[in-house]
Amino acid sequence: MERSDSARPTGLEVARLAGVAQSSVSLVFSGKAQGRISPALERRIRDAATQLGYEPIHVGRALRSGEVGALGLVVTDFENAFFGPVSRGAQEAAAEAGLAVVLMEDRASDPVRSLDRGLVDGLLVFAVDPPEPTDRLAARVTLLEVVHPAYSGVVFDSADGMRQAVRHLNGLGHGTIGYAGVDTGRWTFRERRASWERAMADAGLPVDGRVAESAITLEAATAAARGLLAGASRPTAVVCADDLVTAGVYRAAAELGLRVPDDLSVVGFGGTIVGEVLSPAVTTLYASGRALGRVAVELALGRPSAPERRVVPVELRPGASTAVPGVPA
Amino acid sequence: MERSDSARPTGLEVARLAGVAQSSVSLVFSGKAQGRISPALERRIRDAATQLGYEPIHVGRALRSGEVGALGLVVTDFENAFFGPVSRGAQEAAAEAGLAVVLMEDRASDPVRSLDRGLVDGLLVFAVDPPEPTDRLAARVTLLEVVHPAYSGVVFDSADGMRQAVRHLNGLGHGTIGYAGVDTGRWTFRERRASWERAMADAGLPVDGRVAESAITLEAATAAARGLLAGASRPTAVVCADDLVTAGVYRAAAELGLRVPDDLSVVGFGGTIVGEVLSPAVTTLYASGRALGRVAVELALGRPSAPERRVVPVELRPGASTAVPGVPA
DNA sequence: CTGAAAGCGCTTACAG
DNA sequence: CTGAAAGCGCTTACAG
Repeated sequence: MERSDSARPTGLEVARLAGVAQSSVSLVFSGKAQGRISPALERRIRDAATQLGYEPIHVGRALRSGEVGALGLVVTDFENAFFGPVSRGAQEAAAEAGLAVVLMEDRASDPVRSLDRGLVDGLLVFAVDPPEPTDRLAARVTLLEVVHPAYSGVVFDSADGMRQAVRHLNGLGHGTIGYAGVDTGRWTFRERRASWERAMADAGLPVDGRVAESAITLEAATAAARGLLAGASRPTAVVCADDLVTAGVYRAAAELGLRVPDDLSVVGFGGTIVGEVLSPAVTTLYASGRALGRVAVELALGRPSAPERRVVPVELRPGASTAVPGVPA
Repeated sequence: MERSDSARPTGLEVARLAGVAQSSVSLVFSGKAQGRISPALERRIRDAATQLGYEPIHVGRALRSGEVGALGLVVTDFENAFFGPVSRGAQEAAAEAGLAVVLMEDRASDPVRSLDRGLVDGLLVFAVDPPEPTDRLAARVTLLEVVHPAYSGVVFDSADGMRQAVRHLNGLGHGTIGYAGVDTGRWTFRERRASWERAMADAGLPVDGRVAESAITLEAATAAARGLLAGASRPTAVVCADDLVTAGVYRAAAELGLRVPDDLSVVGFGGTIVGEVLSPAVTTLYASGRALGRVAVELALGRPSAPERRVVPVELRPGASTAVPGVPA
């Protein structure tokens, strides 16, 4: 991978061709020519650059400025469907500020080391346990769907979302509402479960252990949902913490001969393509990953002196997976 | 985003603390100390570095070496489920070589410009039309699921995949087999369609316009599949070019009251989570995005003098979506 | 308005 | 086995 392509011209070569100083070339290309380089000279410089195919390389600037112009987005798992929208939102917002986003898988890379090596200027940490805080890190790490007192961060309003879900189901007449969640121990899913429990309590509904939690794979979610739905005292409705979990609930219901929504109402949480392809269309707490990613970048760019918190709202989108509970068999 | 953290020590500071030359520090950290720095000195240098929390920053090296140690993975759309596995495969292989992978969305960035600016050392172009070839680009661009004579690249063996699909369906007794594809005009999907047509011809089966193509969204795929399945001469089996398209076929079938596989057999292509959550489990031509990403990185690192081609096999994985055709109503 | 010079933090011949 | 020096391609005071 040698860069020694004879094809790559430097600012000095452009300067020579244009008959000016190298610094004048730099001024033009860093957008600081205004009032410092005459229009005629700028023209000449740009023409020379075009002729040579010059493009200032980034590392020269980076070394001088101490910034590489990139943020690292740390995720647990590239294959999680939620990562697509989050990544897109982050990239959009970063691109507007002239920054790139580098994706890092938590287990495969050492994000803090990447930061220390100056591979990125900051870290966006999505649903991953944050690193031990230091002053340096506190100014450079932004959390998504995690809360830690030392860091800025953005989270979904899952408390409000779960209230909407429980109110919706309760309004339809459901009294026994179960919960299908994720047991990885990460903040996101602890928060969603706690929010559901509070929403149930606020509605005066019993929880009674109607909770299934599992790893975040289709197989595990299906197995857990089977347990939740197989018992005699099965819930008539289930709130799910994630689209993949919803898929597991659908699958377990189908295996058990339960029809959605006739025999079982289901409310999802997420809004990724995984949830969208389910049939019947799932009534879901839509959480915009794109918004989450965008807000995180805004926080990272803002660099407040004290940690700052943002909340992205969650919205109940009616589908065909919830209905008035059927008469028990 | 000033890097002027007083916290970030330089190699010179480490050298001073250890009482050696800065170049000795460099030698130790670039792994070239062997036979050049005595073990005792190396110890002293490493101790000093640990004490200061020194980590060589990357841009210094990058400027000197002309390489940034990163490959850009260019995709059409971050939200395509296929991108997860491809990205993971690429990152794994790149990490083994000490390289990072930067993700770029084709429409949002200008990948060639990123290459020219030295933001990345090479481009992995996934299912996106390749840039106009130049000598410089030919050595630095690797194509995934696209073929162009000027570039190295890796593709799925869709010809073999489609043969397997048609043989499987024909073996079950299906004579009228339709095709649900994607009409974006990109190489990937032109190739899959052509492969299906050849496989049909080889099996002596008529095509007769039983083809539906659409944009790669659930809505569009559903609408196109509706057209394919609504007619009187509807196929008894459909081969799909993508998991999202398969989801559309399932949805259209459900709308039309066709049961899978009793009334309609379906073979998918892909193997992403989007396909996995469908019910019944889809018989699919499994194509490993992870392998595709990995092979692409290997090609990129190999830097052959002439463009090199690789093929990743596709494998028919039986599910519950294909069966002997039912008696026509 | 323009140019010569120093320096960002590394690596790499080169001299001892 | 170790160190002093040059240089990668930029940016930024500084002097004219």
